[in-house]
Amino acid sequence: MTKAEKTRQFIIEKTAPLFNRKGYAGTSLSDITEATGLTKGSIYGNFAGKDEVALAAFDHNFGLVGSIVKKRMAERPKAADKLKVYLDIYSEFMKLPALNGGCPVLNTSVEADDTHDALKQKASNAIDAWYKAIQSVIKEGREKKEIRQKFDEKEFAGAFIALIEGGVMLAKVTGKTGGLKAAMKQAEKMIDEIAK
Amino acid sequence: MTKAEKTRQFIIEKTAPLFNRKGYAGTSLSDITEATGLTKGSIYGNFAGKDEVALAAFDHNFGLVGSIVKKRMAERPKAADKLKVYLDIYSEFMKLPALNGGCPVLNTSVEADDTHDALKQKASNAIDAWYKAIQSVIKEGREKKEIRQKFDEKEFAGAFIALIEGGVMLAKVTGKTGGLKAAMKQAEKMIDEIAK
DNA sequence: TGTATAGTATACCGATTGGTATAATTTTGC
DNA sequence: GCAAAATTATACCAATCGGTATACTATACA
Repeated sequence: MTKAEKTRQFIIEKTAPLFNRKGYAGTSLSDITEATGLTKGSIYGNFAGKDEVALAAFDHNFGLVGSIVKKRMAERPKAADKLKVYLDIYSEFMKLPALNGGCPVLNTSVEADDTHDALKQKASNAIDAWYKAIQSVIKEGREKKEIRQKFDEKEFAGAFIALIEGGVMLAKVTGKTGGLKAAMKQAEKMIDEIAK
Repeated sequence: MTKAEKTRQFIIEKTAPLFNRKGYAGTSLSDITEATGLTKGSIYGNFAGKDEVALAAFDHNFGLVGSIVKKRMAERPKAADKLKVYLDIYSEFMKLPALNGGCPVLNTSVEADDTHDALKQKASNAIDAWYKAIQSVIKEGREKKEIRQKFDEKEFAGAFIALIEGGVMLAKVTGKTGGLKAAMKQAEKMIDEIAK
């Protein structure tokens, strides 16, 4: 790992929470230099511009959540319990550093959908990956006869993700956990319904 | 209605879609002058600053959606059908001018929660109002014996709103309606479950 | 209709925006 | 330990940011 690669990683790690909290338009280059302690020259020596930093920061944020999910899923053998990992994580998302400014998928989607194609694409891909992760758990669960055969798994994933992201939004903006908990409870009900 | 009041209204109407699409940080004063055809002097003669325009724009956007909901609800006598008004509207939210850039509640919540207290408060209040509107329909439905007694109406509202907003986010960022439809179907199921 | 006032436009302000050219400094391979 | 290359800092750029002072113009009321 060369020096520049380390610096690049350092910049990403320091700015990722920033982008997640303040958004792409709300994060300035001086925010970036301030957070890293580096100068513009150094930033631009490692990235083509603000865009590239933001894109890398999103990947970092999404990757963090993904690795936590993966790790916790591995600890649970049953498909239904694997799906409930999402509920455990997002029920207390404020406690997770990676989700401090809210869910990066939600934040990026909402900001970028009408303003920033590259970021929008990243967010869209992230959702695709999320869909696939859920469907994969369902498929495995079906093979083990833990999950019912007779329901549309794509439909399940869509409503499931919507509940989680909607719940996160409610918690962040109201400052209360009522809405999030209600959404999580509903999502849990959905899981219990597809589990035999 | 004085001239200035007309101009003020004109500015709000022209910039409200802008703020909903590009967000607070993403909308500049030149965006505002461009959209209205007016000059900065005129904007600042009617508003104290960008903040005040944004706040008024949010009220306008939220009010538009609210009035559509109210109108359509009035056409339906049954409580369950009143609740389904939200599903009808958000299922095809792209067709509604007021929801062109997505749901203003969602957009504003996600952007402002960590960056703009006044806007955050407005979004939070909007959600409060939404909660109350749902609870009011439920209460009325219960009095008419159309809605079951034995469930937590706040919990219902929280999950219901989360589903809708999550679904809108999915539709906007993926460009496909699958996720939104799945969320709406789940929300409809929720309504059917509380209706006798 | 004249005049006070309300409303709008012009021209400017300092600060900050994202970005770059170049100089100074580290790393790196030999 | 030295030279070449890679990396970081400095100093600057034009453009734009939100905002203001002031001059002009339209409106409203006597």
